[in-house]
Order: sequence, then C-alpha cells, then structure tokens
Amino acid sequence: MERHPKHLPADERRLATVESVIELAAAQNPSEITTAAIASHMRVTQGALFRHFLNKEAIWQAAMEWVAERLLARVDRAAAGIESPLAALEAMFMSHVEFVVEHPGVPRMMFGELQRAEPTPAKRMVQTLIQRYGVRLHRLLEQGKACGELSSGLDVEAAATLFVGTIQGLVMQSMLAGEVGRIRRDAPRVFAIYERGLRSTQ
Amino acid sequence: MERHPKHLPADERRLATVESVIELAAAQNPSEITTAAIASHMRVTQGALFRHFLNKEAIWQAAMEWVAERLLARVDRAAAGIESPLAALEAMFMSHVEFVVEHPGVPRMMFGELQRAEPTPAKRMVQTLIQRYGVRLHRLLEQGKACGELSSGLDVEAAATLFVGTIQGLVMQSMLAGEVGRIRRDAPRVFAIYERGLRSTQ
DNA sequence: TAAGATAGTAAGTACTCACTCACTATTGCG
DNA sequence: CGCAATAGTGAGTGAGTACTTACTATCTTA
Repeated sequence: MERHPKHLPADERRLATVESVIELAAAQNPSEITTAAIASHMRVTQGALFRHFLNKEAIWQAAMEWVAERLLARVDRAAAGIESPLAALEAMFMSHVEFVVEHPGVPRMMFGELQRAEPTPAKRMVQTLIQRYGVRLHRLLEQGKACGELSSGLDVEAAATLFVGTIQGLVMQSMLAGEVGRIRRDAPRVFAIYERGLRSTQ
Repeated sequence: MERHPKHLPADERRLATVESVIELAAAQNPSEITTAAIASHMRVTQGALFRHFLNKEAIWQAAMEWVAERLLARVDRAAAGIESPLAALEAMFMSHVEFVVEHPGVPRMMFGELQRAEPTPAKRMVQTLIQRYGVRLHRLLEQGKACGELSSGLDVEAAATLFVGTIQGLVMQSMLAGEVGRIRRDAPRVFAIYERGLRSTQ
C-alpha cells in the first residue's frame, strides 16, 4: 500500500491538489500559499501542477467548488427530515461549525477570496455559495415564522446576516486564541443567544 | 495651498504613509498592497518609505496602532455618559459600524493580520486591540445583568463573541454586495435581533 | 546667508513568484 | 509485447517584490 504513488490519473491528481490547498490553508495565510508549497506538500514538482490546471487561479476555483459542494451537501443532510424549522437551523449551524473545525482553512479562504477587488472565478464561486446558503436560511426562517416558532415580526434578511456573522465571530475568536477546538465548545453557547433573538415570546 | 508638498517632516510623512495604507486597503486586498503602491499613492518614490520605516512590517504595525487608537477612542466616546448599559452597547455598536463604513479596509486588514501564522508585531497589535475591546464589552454586559436590563442567565463571553461576529457578518455581507453603504442600513436591523437575544424577558 | 541636518530620488540588488518546455518515466491497451 | 498516451521532472524565464545606496534637493537655524 503505497501512500504516495508517483503517477496518478488526472482527476485524482486534481482532487489531491485541492485537498492540499485546503490542508495548507489550515496552517497558514491562504494568500501566501504558493504553487511550490502545494506541489511539495503532495510530493510532486511544481511543473506537474500546470499539467492539470491552466494556472493558479484555476486551482483556487477548483478548491472553492470543492468547498461549495461539500458544505452545502453537509448542511442539507443535517437539516433534512427535521420538522421544526428552528431545530433545523440549529442542526445546520452545528454541522457548519463541524465542517469549519475539520477544515479551518476554509473560512479564511472564503473571506480572502471575497475581499479581492477583481471578480475572479473563485470569488464568484464563493458568492454563489453564500447566495445558495442564504436561500436555505431564508426558507427555514420563513417557515419558522409561518409555524409560529419564530417571532412574527422577525426581519428575515437581518437574521440570515446574523447567522453567518455568528459563525464568522466564532472563527475570529478561534483565530485569536489560536486553537480551533474552541469553536466546538463555544458554538452552542453563541447559538443559544442567537436563537433567543429569533424566538417568538409566548 | 499645496496638496502634496514634496518635503514633509518625518512624523507627518509617517502619518501620511499609514493613511495611504488605510485608503488603499479600502479598494484592494490588503495583503496585495505593495510598498510601491503605497509610495505612488502618496506621490513619493519607494525608497523614501524606508527612510521612515525599518521595513514593511513596521508600516503595518504603525497602521494597526492607528486603528487601535482611533477605534477604541471612538467607541469609548460613543458609550461615555450613557446610563443604560444596553443603550451604551448600542452606541458602541453603531459607532464601530460608522468607523468601518468610513474605513472599509480596516476589518480586512485586521482579519488578514489575524490569520498570519507568525506572530508579527501587527498581529499582536490586533490581538491586544480586540482584547481591550472585549474588556469594554464584558464590563457593559455585566453591568446590564446587574441592573436587570439583560437576562440574568446571560453567557457574557458568548455575548461578546456574538457582538464582534455581528459586525463581522455585516462586513461580509457588504463585501458580497460590493457596497459598503449597506452596512449602515442593515446595522440597526441586525442589532435589534442581537439585543433581543440579550434582554431580560419581563 | 552659509552649512549642517533632514527628506526624497533613481537606479540598482537579491530573491521569490507563477508559469514554460524539452525531456523522461509510467501506464494501459491492441 | 510494443507503443502511444498520459503524468512527472528539472532547469529554465521574466515579472514583480522588499529593501539598499550613492547622490541631490530642500529645510532650518546660527
């Protein structure tokens, strides 16, 4: 069982490249990840990368596609089959947090990509990811209002912004402390306050 | 009245340099701001910078000191003399938001600096800024609990994390839309939900 | 007003980056 | 097996980076 076979079929090599980027982003500033670092992390020379990707930008685009697919699939799976919209929101929140703890580089990559001035393909990928994420939030929040679980006067747009910000705040806090594990501990405590802001008072 | 006098005393040149960095960060990825870009923005050759700063890192450190001073002074001024802790929190929130709208590059710089692997002087500056910010939040939140304005069971640490995250969420949303003005519009709506999560139910 | 101190210029240097290309090793199929 | 297609190597290249240095312009003050 060879851990690092020299030759890989193109699609496997592309996947390995993307996974290398995600792993490297967990430990260092994503914008400082060089093609040389990616290549050496997967025990291949730098030139080999450009046999599978047109340029560095294409690598980032593929990485953000990887993220979008997995993150949306995971939160969808977590929320599926849960009756209560509020409970579904919580499940979505916790599975998102779990994803971030597993891949701490991901929020950094997304934030870094968003603040690019030029609309790179990777940036557009992040934008559509967040937009699709927002659709799911809106749906659940509206359902919650409809069934009386959430406050009837709830500002759904603001609640969606705050949902994302809540996770962003956890990420920021974990970067301050320098340990990702904190996120898992703090997530339920922070969500509790968020939830309290949404609930209908009865 | 000359807008760009060739010769400036050292301290004025240093201030102009820092302000250039803040302005440039409003329009582009902070980690892509080169010394050449800073110099040309202030109509000076690149070499002139290194007469006033030891290296690029020192420029960033000075920039983060500038931020820390102004941001803390502003939120302190906003909260000063307000009786109700909750109202003080809101004033602090709104003045912070106003600061971010005036200097949209600042949150990007802070986030970018935090995710550095190495503990640069600038990174440490951001860490102490956020820590000092946290002290203020804790104080107000505890006061709010004591006077009965906030829920007696409130998790103060989580509430502080969420406060920062709330602003972070607004920043993220404005980067998505590509217009900073949104922040000002959305801030009260998002804060309303946050506040609802803190308040004591009576 | 002369001269020393201060601030800015212009042309460098060494280095790192993304990307290329001629060549070689491996793989899989007729 | 033989050979064509595929994947990887290693030594480039040029552009862009932070930083240096020898020189010059401008300010300040005795």
